[in-house]
Amino acid sequence: MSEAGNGRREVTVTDVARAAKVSKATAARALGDYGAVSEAVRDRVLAAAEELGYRPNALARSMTTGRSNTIGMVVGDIENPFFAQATRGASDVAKAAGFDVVLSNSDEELESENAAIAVLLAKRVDGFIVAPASSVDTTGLRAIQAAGRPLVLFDRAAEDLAIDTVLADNATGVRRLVELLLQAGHRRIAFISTIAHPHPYRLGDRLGSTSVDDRVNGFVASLTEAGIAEPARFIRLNARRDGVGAAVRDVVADGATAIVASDSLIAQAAFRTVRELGLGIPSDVSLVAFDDADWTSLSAPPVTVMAQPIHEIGAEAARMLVRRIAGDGAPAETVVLPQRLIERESIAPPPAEG
Amino acid sequence: MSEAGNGRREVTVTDVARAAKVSKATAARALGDYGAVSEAVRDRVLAAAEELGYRPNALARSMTTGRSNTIGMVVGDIENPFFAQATRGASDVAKAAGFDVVLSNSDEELESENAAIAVLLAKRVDGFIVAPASSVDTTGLRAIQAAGRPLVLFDRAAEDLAIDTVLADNATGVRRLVELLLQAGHRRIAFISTIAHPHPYRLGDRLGSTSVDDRVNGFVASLTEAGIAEPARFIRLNARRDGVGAAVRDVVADGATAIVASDSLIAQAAFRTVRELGLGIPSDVSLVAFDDADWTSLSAPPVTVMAQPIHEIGAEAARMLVRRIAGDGAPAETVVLPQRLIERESIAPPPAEG
DNA sequence: TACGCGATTGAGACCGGTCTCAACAAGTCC
DNA sequence: GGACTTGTTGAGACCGGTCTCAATCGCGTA
Repeated sequence: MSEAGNGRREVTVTDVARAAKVSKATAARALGDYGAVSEAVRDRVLAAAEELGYRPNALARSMTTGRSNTIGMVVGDIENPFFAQATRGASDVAKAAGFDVVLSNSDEELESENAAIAVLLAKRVDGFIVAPASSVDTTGLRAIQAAGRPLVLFDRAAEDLAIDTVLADNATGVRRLVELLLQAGHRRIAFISTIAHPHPYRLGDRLGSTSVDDRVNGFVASLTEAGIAEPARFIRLNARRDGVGAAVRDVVADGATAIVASDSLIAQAAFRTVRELGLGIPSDVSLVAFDDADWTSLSAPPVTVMAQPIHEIGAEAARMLVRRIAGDGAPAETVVLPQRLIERESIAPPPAEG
Repeated sequence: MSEAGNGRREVTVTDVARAAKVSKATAARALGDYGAVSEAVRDRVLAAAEELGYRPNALARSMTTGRSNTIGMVVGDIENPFFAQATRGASDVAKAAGFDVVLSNSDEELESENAAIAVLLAKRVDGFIVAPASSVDTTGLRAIQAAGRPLVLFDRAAEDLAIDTVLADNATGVRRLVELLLQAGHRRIAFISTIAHPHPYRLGDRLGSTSVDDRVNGFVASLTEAGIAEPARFIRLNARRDGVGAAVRDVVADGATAIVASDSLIAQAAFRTVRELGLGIPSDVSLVAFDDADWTSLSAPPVTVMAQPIHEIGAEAARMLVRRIAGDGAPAETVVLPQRLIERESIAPPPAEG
């Protein structure tokens, strides 16, 4: 009761200065650990601060220094293990460099993303790490650039904009995956993604996310090189969370014998659906996916995946951002990290034609 | 090049005021949408702002209003699906109420937690949502209270402190799980947790986290009621991430026929280890766990779990916090949410004695 | 003894908003 | 017509730090 009057004003530098019998400027120097202060005065000020329970106000400091020591991160959905890991990677690097991270979920929607960016811009974060909802409509990203704040993209690039970006080598990854399927004898291979797209995929379409775009292009190229007639026949986009099942049913009914899932959440839904259909993996349908989600090694059968260095993607993005914030003015750079194939047991030759 | 000089000063209310030929106060009223401004003037100001590319400075606003519209959240590890989900739940509610969330990982370590709290306090977040690393050493939490900031705990309570808390009903949950194992005929049941503890568990020990404490107590009580002689014999704490395997080997070698895993990450490691041991689940060892992680329904066999309403835990914590920030002065409250049993196929009678 | 120099300290402006308060205009009421 | 409202606007203090600049002090040196 005595000292804890709760509606009280916070203790400020001025209060400490008065208690230590020095000027506000000197107290601030001692507390903020800048400028020159004699040992004796510093001790006196620090003691007074301790005594009064002084707690620095980072807002006020940011006001004058222009730095908030905060970075804004906008991801699709923190619940998605991909983003959770990338966030952790980024957050560790950021913390080590003295930054906190404010997190925002865009749900892969442009409006949410733009709103989040506006708020973060208002909060004067020192920089941004964004997995852009769209590689095409980049108004939000432009706003960041216009405000002169450093920005690093991850997982997807933004077309026509010079922005630092950290990507995984999806083009190579998908080819390796398809190759495996081809070698096993598959000819009717499906590709399923939840990416929003205004209509069914047509050859040459440009997709909203460069990472999916790279995968689809590599997928098509591989099939084409293998001499497969309609390489896009089993590509299904726009499968919302609960639409993956329908997409799987669809391609399987149409005769697909193998599925490439564009991420682990899709793979999970596909896995379930194939099972519900009473079909065997890999006896009836082979399944491969991106991301080494933990379930993929525990399932029966464990599934062959193209693992991405997710942690490192986030960490590298943060490293680049920190460098930019520190003033690195080098031209924008794109870092492409390799993916790694983990072969398990979800591929088998297609069933003999009935 | 023309308008985008990049080292430039930000556009301020004063600039807008000058451009709109009104006073700073009036411009601020129009831009901040408070006080009274005539329609005509408002339009003029907004137009000027648009023209100049005015972007509000939330820091400056927070300075005077004393509100940052930000809440600080400290979790063990955002990569842990439990925390990822809780964070999402909290973050959605927070956003709807106009708050951003700054995220910090404590790695379940007191020092990290306290450091994070200090930083967030300095940033003048409007409130805190914390999964405290320790229910016993609560210095960090006290600091928050001393600073007069609202605080809500989740997943674990803090002893001896009156703080709003959102918990799952672990006591009931663990009993239900043990009951299932008992009914199947198990007598040598293990409980494995990664919680830090200075020495092997002894009956009556108080654990660092109330949620684990509740589980262990319920576990012991259930076994005791069932007339089992040494109920604590197979309790293994302190199993660090990579120590779960060793703990499992240990209890299995000692004759345990069933394992209760205190969370889904532990369950995952246990599942792997039992397999590596060449043993069958559930033929040789039965396994149950807390949290309905996605892999638990995909594994072979799928595992019986006690699901927690994780999303809701986070959401409810945020709701309580928002209420407190709004000024609700009611006494601290503890909300206990029910867990839900999901029976799958990881329980069988213990193997016949060799 | 006077001068120069570095180290310390204090005064006060400043960051970009919000907020209080007074001034003023246009009605409104008696 | 005068007093009183109500609505709108401007001046300037204020939030809690940082930063610039000038003043002061101690001390080595010419």
